[in-house]
Amino acid sequence: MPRVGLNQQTVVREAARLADEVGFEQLTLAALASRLGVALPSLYKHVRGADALTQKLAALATAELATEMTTAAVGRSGGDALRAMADAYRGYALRHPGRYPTTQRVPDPADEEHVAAGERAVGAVFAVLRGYGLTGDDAVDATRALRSALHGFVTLEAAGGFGLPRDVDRSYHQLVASMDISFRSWPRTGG
Amino acid sequence: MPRVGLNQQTVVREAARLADEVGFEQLTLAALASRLGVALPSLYKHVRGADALTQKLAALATAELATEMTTAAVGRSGGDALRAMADAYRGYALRHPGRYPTTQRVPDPADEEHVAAGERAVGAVFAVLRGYGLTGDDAVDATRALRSALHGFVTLEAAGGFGLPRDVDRSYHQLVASMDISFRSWPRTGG
DNA sequence: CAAGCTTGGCTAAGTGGCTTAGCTTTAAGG
DNA sequence: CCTTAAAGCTAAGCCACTTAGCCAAGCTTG
Repeated sequence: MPRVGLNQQTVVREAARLADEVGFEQLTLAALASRLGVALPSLYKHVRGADALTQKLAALATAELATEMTTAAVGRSGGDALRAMADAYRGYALRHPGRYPTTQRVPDPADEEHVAAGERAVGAVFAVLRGYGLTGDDAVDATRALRSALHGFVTLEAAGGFGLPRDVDRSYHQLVASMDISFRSWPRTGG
Repeated sequence: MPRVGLNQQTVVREAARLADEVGFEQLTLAALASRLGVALPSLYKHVRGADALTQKLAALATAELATEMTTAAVGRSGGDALRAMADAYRGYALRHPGRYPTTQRVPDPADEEHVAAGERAVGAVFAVLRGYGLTGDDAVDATRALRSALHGFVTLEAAGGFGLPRDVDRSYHQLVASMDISFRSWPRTGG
C-alpha cells in the first residue's frame, strides 16, 4: 500500500474544495476519502472525526474571509470602506458556498488560529464603523446589525429564498446603502 | 398491537414540539417514533420520510410565523408596526428554536398551504413597508433587507454568535430602529 | 547497512440514522 | 358477520461515522 502522504492541512483543504463543489451538507468523510485516494478510516489519522474536520474547515474559512474583508477595506473609509467590505463578504460567500456556512460557527477556544481569525473579522468591521464615529456599545450594536444583515442576505440568497425576479445584486447594493445611512444617523446610546 | 391513532397532523405537531426541545438538527425519526409510542417504520404510514416531514414542519412553522407577524402589525403603522412585527419575529424564533430554521425553506410548489403561508409572511412585510411609502422594486429590495436583517440576527443569536456581553435585546432594538431610519430615507430607484 | 520504531495506510466490525418490503391485525362499513 | 383498507409490526438493507487492531513504509540511529 503506497503512501499518499496526507497531513491535516491537505485533508482540510481538500474538504474545503469538496464542500464548495457539492455543498457543505453533502460533504461526507466517504467522499473526501475517495477524493484523496485513501480508505475512509485513514482520515482519522489526520483529523479526530467529522466534527473536528468541520471545526478545522471553519477556522480555515474564517481566516480566509477575515483576510478578504480586511484587504477590501484597506485604504478606504466611511461608505467606501463599507461597500468594499460588504462586496468582499458576499463575494466570498458566493465563491465558496460550501465553506461559508462554517464561518458562523463559534470557535473552539482551544483553537487559537480560529479564535484569532474571528477576532480579525470582527476587528475589520469595528475599524469600518470607527469611520462612522461609532465606538463602545454603539459599535457593538452596529457590528451585530451589519453582521446580521450581511449574513442574513447571503444565507437567504444561497437558500434560493429570494423568489421574485428583481435583481439580487441591486437588492444587495440597496441593503448596503441603507446600512450606510443607518450608520451615519445611528441611534446613539452614548455607550 | 393496540392502535395509537396517529395521523399526519399529530405526527407533524409532535415533531414540532420535539424539534423545539432538542433542536432541529437533533430531530430524528427514531426519537419521534418513540415519543409517539410507535415503531419507527410506522411513521411512514403518515409521512413519506424524513424530508417530507421537514417540509410539513416548514409549512406549519411558516404559517404560525406569518400569523404572529400579521397579528402583531394589525392596527399599527410605520415604525410602530415595524417594531411590533420585528418583536414578533424574534419572539417566535426564540420560543420555537426547532421550528424556526425550517421557516427559511423554499416551499414545495405542490404544497398549497406552505406556499400560501409564505405569501402571507411576505405580504405582512409588504404591508408594513407600504406605510413607509415603499412600493414596487423598492418594496422588494426593502423586504429583502428586512428579512435579511431579522433572519440574520436571530440566526446568529441562536448560534451563540454574539460573544460580547452587550445586551442582545438592546442590540436588536437598535437594529430595528436603524431599519426604521433606513426605510424613512430609502435610496429610491423609482421602481 | 541493518534494526527498530513511528506512522500512515488497511480491513473488519459496530452503532445509529433512514428506507423498503411484506406480514398481521384492527376496526369500520356493508 | 365478513370484508377490506389502513395502521401497526418485524426483518433486512443502505449509508454515514467511529473504533480496534493489523501491517508495511520509510525514517532514525547505531
